[in-house]
Amino acid sequence: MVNIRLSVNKRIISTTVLFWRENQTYIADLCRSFAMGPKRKSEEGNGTPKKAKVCADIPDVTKIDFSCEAKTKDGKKWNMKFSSWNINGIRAWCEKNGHSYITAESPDILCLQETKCEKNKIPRDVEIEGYHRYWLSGDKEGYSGTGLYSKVKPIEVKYGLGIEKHDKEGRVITAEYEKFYMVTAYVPNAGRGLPRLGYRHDEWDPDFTAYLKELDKKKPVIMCGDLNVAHKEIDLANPKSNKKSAGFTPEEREGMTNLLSEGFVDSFRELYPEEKGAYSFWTFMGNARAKNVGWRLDYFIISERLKPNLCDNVIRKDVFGSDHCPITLFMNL
Amino acid sequence: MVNIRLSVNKRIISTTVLFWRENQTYIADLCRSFAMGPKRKSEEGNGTPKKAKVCADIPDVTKIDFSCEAKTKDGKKWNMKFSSWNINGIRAWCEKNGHSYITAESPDILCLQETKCEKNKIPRDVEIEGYHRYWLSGDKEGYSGTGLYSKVKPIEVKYGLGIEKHDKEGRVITAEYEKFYMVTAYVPNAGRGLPRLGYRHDEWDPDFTAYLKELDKKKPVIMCGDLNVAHKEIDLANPKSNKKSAGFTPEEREGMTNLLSEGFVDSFRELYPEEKGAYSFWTFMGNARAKNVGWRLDYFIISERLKPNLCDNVIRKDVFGSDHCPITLFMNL
DNA sequence: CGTGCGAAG
DNA sequence: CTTCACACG
Repeated sequence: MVNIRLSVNKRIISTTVLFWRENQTYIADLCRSFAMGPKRKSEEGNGTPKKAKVCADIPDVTKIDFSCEAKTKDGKKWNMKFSSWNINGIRAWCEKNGHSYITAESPDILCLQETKCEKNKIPRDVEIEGYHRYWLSGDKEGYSGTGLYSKVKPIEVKYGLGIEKHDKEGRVITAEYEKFYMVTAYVPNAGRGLPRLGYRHDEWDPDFTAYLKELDKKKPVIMCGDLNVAHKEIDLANPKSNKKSAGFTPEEREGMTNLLSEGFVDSFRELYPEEKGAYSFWTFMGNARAKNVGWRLDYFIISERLKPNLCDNVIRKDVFGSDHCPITLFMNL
Repeated sequence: MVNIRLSVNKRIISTTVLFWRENQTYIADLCRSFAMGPKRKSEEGNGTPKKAKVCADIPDVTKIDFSCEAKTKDGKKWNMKFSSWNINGIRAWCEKNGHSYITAESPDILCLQETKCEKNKIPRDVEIEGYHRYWLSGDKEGYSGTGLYSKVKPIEVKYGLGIEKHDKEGRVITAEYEKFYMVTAYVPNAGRGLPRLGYRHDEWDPDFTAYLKELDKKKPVIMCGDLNVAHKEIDLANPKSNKKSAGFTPEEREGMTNLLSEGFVDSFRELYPEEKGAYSFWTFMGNARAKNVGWRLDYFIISERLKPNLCDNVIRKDVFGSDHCPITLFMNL
């Protein structure tokens, strides 16, 4: 059995599971439909090379079981679902049908990082019915950028930290709800050769932590996103060889420890303190994802006083479309 | 019937013609072979998305009839075959198996333009047995560049015009043979908004023409390449709307007229003075090639005294792999 | 529309 | 290895 996604001239025309032997006719149809071009007659143009992309072994997101029976420690069932995903370019993600995940998972709030796209260039296909959408991009074209989908309209949405030096890269969106603040962040990567480690450790980390502390004074905080750090050795496949790599330097790990010491909880590690091999990012290089040579860089960080409301935190490692996979938090609020 | 070329992870695994109905089993095999990944076990990595590119409606170059019975005016059969092709990036061209054209056509000399590649980055796959290869690239990475394949080793190969201001972009290769000079050129494009029209008309065109005249004093010249001009209205699909477009300005057309007035012949137009719709370039935009909305930008220009040796000049419009197609000249020499 | 590049991850 | 931007065509 193998999964195939077929797109012609960048338009996905089929996603399906093929069982060999039984499906030769089906495969022929699939190929014919692609070879003849997209359905719209106007686009035909006989004789032109039509380029199709086929991806094999991509699980169909609509067939994944996203149900969850998790409860709080005192037995209350979850009533709010949050998801977070670094999508590595919303335009590429959209072409790969990444947004079909939204309907399949159907979270109350979905946070996206690395949209790499200005608001007015965001493809229309990502407008999913039933969600309000909020987008933030920075000064640099095609770099960074975050987004937030919400079933319920937030009381207020704020962009950035309110600190100029941090707010040029479209990294933080804060949405205020009745009972909590939702914050999504795409934390600055220290970079190859660690050129931005100083900025990250000395400027960003303290200011971002202070920002969350400030919010936490008013309402409990649910913060999520790509924090660009694997906190402990258990959070990446190769801790030994990565002590000087962006995402696992002592400085970055310390920043995360500091954050947690200020009254916040890493919800995944809280629930699964011993779980190994739980990663949310795999480099595209060297087939890392297939070998699960990954990093846990994506988190739901919650205010300590939300611990009694915590039901579950799941890593959706079977969802493709980016070098990160989505993560989902279940809460009773 | 449809032509399919299938490559997995950038490695072409199959090029074939599919006849619907008869070939369902074959298609199934094709898909299985791709879905299971390339043959080499070491590359496998189960569970990873494998990306395949499929191109439909690409004629198989090995099935094209390149034979030619043409003779000179006084009835002598051709004994030398020359081809020229602007390949729009030798690396992309190679991935598309563009070089299979060389074996299929088997010209004595093949000239390439727009290789867009430094000598040491040229893929090994283009090393075709039986040919000497000569490469020229300019200062700017991934820009311009020319190449020459020759079955017979030339007496001498020279690069550029010997004029510094013209020789930084890898545009001209001259190969001296016993009976003639072979010159291939990628003439500077005037550019969108015609920023380089002045350079092209006032500097390049006169110097290049003078260069050819100089060679012509010693031996007859066969010059070919992308001259980046459609000479007359008959040489492009939309002359009316392109009078101010690069490639059809009065200045560029005049440059070509000047060249021909200095004792050179446009071999194609010499043979087919009335033939319309004979183009060698089609923009990728708007399905231009399928509609034959093209330009004749590629030429074999020969010394007037070679006219008695001219057998034929054919435009290989069924050969894909670039936004230009190859052209082939048959001579009795 | 498609090439190659370079920055970034 | 993949994204996007940009230059160039």
